[in-house]
Amino acid sequence: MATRSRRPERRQEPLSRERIVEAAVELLDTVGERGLTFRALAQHLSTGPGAIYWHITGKDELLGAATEAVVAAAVAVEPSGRTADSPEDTVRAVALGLFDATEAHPWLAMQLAMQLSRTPWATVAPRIFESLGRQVRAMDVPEAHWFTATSALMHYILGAAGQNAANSASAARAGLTGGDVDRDAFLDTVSAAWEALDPEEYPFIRAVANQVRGHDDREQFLAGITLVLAGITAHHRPGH
Amino acid sequence: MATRSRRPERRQEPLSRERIVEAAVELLDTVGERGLTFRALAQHLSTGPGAIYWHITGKDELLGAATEAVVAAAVAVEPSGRTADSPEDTVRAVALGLFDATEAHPWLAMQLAMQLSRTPWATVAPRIFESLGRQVRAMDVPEAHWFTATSALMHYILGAAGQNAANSASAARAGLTGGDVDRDAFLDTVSAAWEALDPEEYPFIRAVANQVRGHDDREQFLAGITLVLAGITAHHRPGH
DNA sequence: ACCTGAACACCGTTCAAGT
DNA sequence: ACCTGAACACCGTTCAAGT
Repeated sequence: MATRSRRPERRQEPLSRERIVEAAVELLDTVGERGLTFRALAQHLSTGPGAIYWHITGKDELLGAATEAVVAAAVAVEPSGRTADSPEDTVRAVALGLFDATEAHPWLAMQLAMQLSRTPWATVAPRIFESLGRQVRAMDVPEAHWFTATSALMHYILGAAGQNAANSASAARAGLTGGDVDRDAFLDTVSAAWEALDPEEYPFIRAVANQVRGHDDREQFLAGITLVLAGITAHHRPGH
Repeated sequence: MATRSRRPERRQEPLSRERIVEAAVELLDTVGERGLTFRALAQHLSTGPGAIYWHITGKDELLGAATEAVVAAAVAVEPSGRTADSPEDTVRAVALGLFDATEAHPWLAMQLAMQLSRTPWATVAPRIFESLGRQVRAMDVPEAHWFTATSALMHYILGAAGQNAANSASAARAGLTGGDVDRDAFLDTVSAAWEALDPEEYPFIRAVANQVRGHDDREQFLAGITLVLAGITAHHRPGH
């Protein structure tokens, strides 16, 4: 007799939206987007698939709630209390929070793209935008540039986070568990793939292929943030 | 007797990968990702669902090929011949090509995120990276900064394009057909939604909400590109 | 070599029926 | 009020059979 569920667990406190979302995040992290089904989720919660619909309207809301939960946790680096750090450093902290979240939850980036196209700016985008915008305001940026500067930061972060999630997912699929050695091996693979591209068609990529090997993702990401911050600062110097 | 298909069309030249991908893009554009099914695609091509599998291994490859086709067309602004324009202007052209592509194909941004996480850097990312990298090289950037600068540009573009695709999709779903008047109406909706946010929790967003109304998406996008380009330039001045 | 279409193993979602 | 689980209308994919 095979065990039916690897999660017997005592009884079960009554189902709740919170518990369902929590279980959904867990499933997304462990078995991926394709593994998150209402049947699997129900089994995980020791209930039937129909029960979930009492608390959640459908799969769209479920994915949205999972995304929001993870983003909210990632962005909560600024506890609305003491703001001893410089705005630039706080931007870096928020950015890194999201970056690391996409590494821990490789499904996040795609869900962000998907989420944004469902309910516009619904709940997750304003969170990020507000958090970054406060720091922009705290810098020397004139009000007319607030929107552009904050948008640029957010777009860079979302793009980079998406890219990182992609890489993490690829590495995970290649069976690399995430240790530094494995990560290096993965980057070697990428670098080798780049060097294998047609030199006629991709001369630039081949020229920088060796720069990929051994570089640190987070460091690279922060270098980009610094670059965008430099652009924000440079933009309203005398002459602009 | 109802007509069975709204696409009788003479006979049909024999099926081909190219024709299938073309039809897939058409379906994605008209009925969205959820509307692209093998059965619908087969009907569109006056054949059976099984026939498609002779030319394409499965849905993943189908979506990947559709994405690549659209990206390749969008990035092909630099005909490898005369390069009279400045590198900065070429960056703007490539960036705008992708931006407009996400407007014409709202499913593109999500597919980009998805695609990148399947086969790493497979076919679409190198195309974009190469195209931008050539321009970075043509600017005054020292070789050590090529990778960072090109990455920053690409990440900003992907993030902004994703955001734009999201907005386009939302506007389309709201029944706005894309004319300027409708677009303005949509932005009014966004602006109003922002102003309705809790002022305690979102003070910054409320402060910039009025800046959204009447702003031009493409102009805003290009302002971000200019900002990133300024960051790239500023970054290797004396003192850095 | 290329196409057909029934069949299989799933999905998300609904809903009468239970407690 | 909350949960159950069978049932419905789909999917992607396979594969024997055709041409």
